[in-house]
Amino acid sequence: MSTRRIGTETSKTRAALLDATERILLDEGYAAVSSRRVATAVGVKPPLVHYYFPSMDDLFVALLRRGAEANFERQARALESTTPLRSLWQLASDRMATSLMTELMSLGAHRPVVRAEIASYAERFRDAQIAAIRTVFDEYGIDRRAVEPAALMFMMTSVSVVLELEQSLGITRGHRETLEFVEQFLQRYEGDGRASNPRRARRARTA
Amino acid sequence: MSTRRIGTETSKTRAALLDATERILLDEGYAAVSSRRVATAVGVKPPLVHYYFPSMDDLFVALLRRGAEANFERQARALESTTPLRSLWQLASDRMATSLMTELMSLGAHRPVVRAEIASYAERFRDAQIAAIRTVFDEYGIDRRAVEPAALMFMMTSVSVVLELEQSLGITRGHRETLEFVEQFLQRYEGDGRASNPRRARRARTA
DNA sequence: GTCTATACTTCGATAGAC
DNA sequence: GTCTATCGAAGTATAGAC
Repeated sequence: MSTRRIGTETSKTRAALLDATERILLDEGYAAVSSRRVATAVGVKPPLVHYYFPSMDDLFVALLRRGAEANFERQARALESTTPLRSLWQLASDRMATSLMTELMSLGAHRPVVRAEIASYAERFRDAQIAAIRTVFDEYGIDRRAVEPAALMFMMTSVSVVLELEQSLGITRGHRETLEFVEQFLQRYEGDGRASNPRRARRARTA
Repeated sequence: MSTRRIGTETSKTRAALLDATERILLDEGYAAVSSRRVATAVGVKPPLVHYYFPSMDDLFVALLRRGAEANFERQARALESTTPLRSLWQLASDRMATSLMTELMSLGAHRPVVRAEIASYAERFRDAQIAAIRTVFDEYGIDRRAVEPAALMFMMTSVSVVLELEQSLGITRGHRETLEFVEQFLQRYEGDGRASNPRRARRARTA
């Protein structure tokens, strides 16, 4: 065991290191993230990275926590909107967030520490989603025997994520038809997304 | 430019190198695939890897081609079965194939040569799927205005892939409900998968 | 046609000075 | 809070021997 010191969580350098890590992760993938690479991007010496993040796992976990915190806020706002299904769909269609999550998942597949962290956040996210959508189902009069709220949420986010992922790789076959189908579904329950949603607005008024 | 020689495609060593690459890719991720690592696994010296595959890109592309060839066969058989939707669902639910594809996609996200190869194969796969499923739609009497064959295929494979990916990470929320929904759908059109499918069997007889 | 020796670069991590 | 110095291991790739 060692008695090495660790930098404070409020350090500006620490935040810059996390920013740089995120950028490299997005631009070149997790394999390109190294203490040397991150240090150079920020303009500090490599050992300083290990001062704030003793191991590379610590660096990735810290990045994941910061991102999850921010995303949790965004999702909460989306779920409160008058068109929650559409808002969630748009949220899941965010290219940058999806890429980042994909990279972290690839990384987590072979780093137990990162994997545990991802799993924990993913479950927490989905719980919030499902709870909110359960209410929406009642408002929209969707029959749960036809499709469970949890199933709808899972399928919507899966489809959205894969659309983004494939598009970033230059794969587009079937995308147009899928987008049309989803749009048809969203329109049926929440209108075109420009005007406020009558179903939910109504409930909001009476609530 | 160099005049370096390249090993033959029929070499046994070459095949062993590809096998080792695949195993490392699955076990430890693309970042763990290095010429040294692959060479050690096969019991040869690192530079031999570069004799067969001048660059690491060449190694990955060769692996992708070999796998795609094998998978194309599997898909063709699945599409010919009496329960094509169920067969495709099972094919897309193959854990190992999904993991391998996921790793190669992560890799391709930052390696243009690999990305181009993946995109080309993905489009080819999906074209075959869509063409086959178009016929199935007519047989099953599914209204194309409700959902396009291409959209159904895309959503089915997306959901299946994400289910596998998440499960491998230890995320399970919403999986049960989603599986139930899909099973309900498959059962509606193709029965329980044990008996032969009456709809398709009928057509096969009259065709 | 097959493999080895070797050059050069970059990696994660630590001890300890400033 | 930051940096110098440094270790041992691992990375890609080339030239050339067998």
